[in-house]
Amino acid sequence: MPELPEVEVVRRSLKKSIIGKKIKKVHIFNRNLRYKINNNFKTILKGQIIRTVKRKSKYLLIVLSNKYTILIHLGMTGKIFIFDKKKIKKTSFYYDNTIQKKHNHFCFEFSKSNKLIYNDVRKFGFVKLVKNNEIKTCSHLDFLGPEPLSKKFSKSYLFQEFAKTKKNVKNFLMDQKYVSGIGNIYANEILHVCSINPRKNTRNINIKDASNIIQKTKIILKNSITSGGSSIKDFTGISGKNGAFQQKFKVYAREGLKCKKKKCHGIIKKIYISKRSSFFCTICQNN
DNA sequence: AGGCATGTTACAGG
DNA sequence: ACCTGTAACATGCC
Repeated sequence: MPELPEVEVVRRSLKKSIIGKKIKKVHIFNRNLRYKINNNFKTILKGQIIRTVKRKSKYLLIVLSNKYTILIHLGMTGKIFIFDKKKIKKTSFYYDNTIQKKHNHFCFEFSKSNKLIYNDVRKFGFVKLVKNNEIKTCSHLDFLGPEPLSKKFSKSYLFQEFAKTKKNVKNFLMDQKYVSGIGNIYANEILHVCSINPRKNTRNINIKDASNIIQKTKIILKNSITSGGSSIKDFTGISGKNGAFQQKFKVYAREGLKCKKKKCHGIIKKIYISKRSSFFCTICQNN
């Protein structure tokens, strides 16, 4: 899926394009996403105005004027497109039509020439309506750990949590209850920059390395957001345009290639940790 | 053909 | 009871 940076890129574009707009019509082409879209979906949404767009972990929260929030998770291949006839560009999905319409699952119509479209090839994503005052305690959000870009995600917090578990550090970083928003790609990238083996037990990580993980996590996530996120296969922004951060990957999907660290001549190796592909340098991450 | 893919979660096993 | 890792979800690509 889109991990935190990709979802944040979408959030920022949505903030610019849909706030203050009224949902005039709702179209559902396929209710069967990860969770079936409720029957009252259209009724609740019709006529509502978009107040703001928030992000929590990898979830998008579109806050409405009627005390409801639209909770969206993009799963692995979910995308949100904004169709705006006035602003069609060469980069737009509607311009080159490279994305199949058969994976469009629902659509909010602001006007005939301005729509939000949810597209998801694998349908691991979902959309739900949650009352504003129930958002924080809903099953998807209530157990989430601190946002990695917040002050709560600090050296002392991380070191303390490291001591509580026997997890390897890669699974720890991907575990949303310890820190929310990091997925497979960024977990790989963070550990490489920090020269830490992904299989290392968190209890064996010293305070200095914990501190480094904190700093580098924030830097990597921020850089990716600035680059428009990572487009591996599926991620694009709301106009269909790819992100660029994948060009900056140091380890992810670089099996057999040379380590990019200065003075390191290691080769990137691919292993599986809990069924997820994991890339690391056999020399600088050999600890 | 079979394996693999940015995620989450229900479940089995320890 | 807690923690951990695995299988499953649906689809397309190599």
